[in-house]
Amino acid sequence: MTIPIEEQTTRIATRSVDLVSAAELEAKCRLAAKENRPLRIKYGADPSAPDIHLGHVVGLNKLRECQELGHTVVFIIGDFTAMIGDPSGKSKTRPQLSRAQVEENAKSYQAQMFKVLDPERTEVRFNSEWFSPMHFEDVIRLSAHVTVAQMLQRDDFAKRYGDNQPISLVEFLYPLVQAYDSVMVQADIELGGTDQLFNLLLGRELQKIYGQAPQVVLTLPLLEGLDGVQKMSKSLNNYVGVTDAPSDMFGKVMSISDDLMWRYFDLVACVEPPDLAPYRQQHPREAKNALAQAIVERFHGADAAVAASAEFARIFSARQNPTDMPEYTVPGDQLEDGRIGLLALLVAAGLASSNAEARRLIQQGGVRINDEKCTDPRQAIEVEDGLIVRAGKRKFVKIRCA
RNA sequence: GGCGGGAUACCGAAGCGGCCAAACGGGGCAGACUGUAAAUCUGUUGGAUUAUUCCUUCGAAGGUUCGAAUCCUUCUCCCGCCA
Repeated sequence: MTIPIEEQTTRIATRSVDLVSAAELEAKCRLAAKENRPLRIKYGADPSAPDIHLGHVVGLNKLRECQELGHTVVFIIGDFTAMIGDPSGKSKTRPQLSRAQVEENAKSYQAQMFKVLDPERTEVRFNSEWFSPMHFEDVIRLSAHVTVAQMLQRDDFAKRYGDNQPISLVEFLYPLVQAYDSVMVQADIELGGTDQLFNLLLGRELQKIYGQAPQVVLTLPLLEGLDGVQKMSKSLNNYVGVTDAPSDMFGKVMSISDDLMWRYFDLVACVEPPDLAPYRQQHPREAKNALAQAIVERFHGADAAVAASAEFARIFSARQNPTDMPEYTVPGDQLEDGRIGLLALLVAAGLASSNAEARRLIQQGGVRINDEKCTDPRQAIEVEDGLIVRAGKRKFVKIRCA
């Protein structure tokens, strides 16, 4: 730990939106250096949605950076909270999970997060460790530390309250739960998205009440998802998962708007603004290609990144068929004289969900067989091995004979 | 406990006896264009069949009517206000 304090604090604070407070951060770094111990950087994760996506990567990048400065990441998996869910059923993002599901999700979570984090400097904790043994009276005592007025300071609570939207009591408890996590792991710093600010600050309050030094709170920007407006999340289906196949990952990144790509460069690929200049000189498509390659490379390796880029160019620029596509074997009983109706084929191969949709696709000129546009929905197709059926720009199926 | 408001297709939101498979917006899908699955523009968006047509759908179940998402009854759920 020979990195100068000043450099440490600067690096930790880079890209942050809120920092409470810079002075405390410096003091903590100083103290840690003096006592020759790493700082404990807390980060919480909700195991009800086990897919880590680029939105999470923004935070993970920062954690990784802290690890490189010698600090320890305390990664908290909110298994207790996930098992309770939100009984009001209001929030789709908080389904109730069973023990087994939580464990399974937690496992996949760890596999994914260590694509970014250093396992050697990561302490994984489950909050059921301290919440499960609690009694109701403990919970009541805990909740006595916070007032309703305090809770209503939280942005979304205030808004919903003002709009006459319901707020379940359970929802009031969640910030408290998260704050108590901080107490239990004795966090020095807690990291989260800007939407977490209130919860993180509550952690400070609670730590003070429990006689601990309050954690430094650091929030990071929320990454917009593929739609370019809302934050990336699984429930909005606007995300790029770190386990997405290279070609999907590449394609999704290519689909973000030109404007948004610079944020991805900054927050996901960690290219410092001064280093962006060369990309800005490039044609936007080239810059985005570089971005997509960098991201794929990070999670799948350089070979996969190059291949994904080549494949993308092949399909969308040269408009050729992909090298690799799903296959579908037409069952014998579907055939009549070796033929099958076009509509039935599209539905059976999963390219359309109903005959009506298949018909629509054909009428709109989106269906091709071996690169030949199909215009007649009533056409019967002679099934041959290797036939390539295409619906729209990016759905392909190779037909196999039984 | 009392009073009021609401439940419409993926989401939001119109419609208040026939012209409603249901306006409009978002999202999705397709096409054109392009520099990409950017941007923009156009089309499309319950199912079965396409020529007509038929079936299911507007919280649930009944009822009135030639005819209901629209009227009545009961029920379920939600929201608010006053206690």
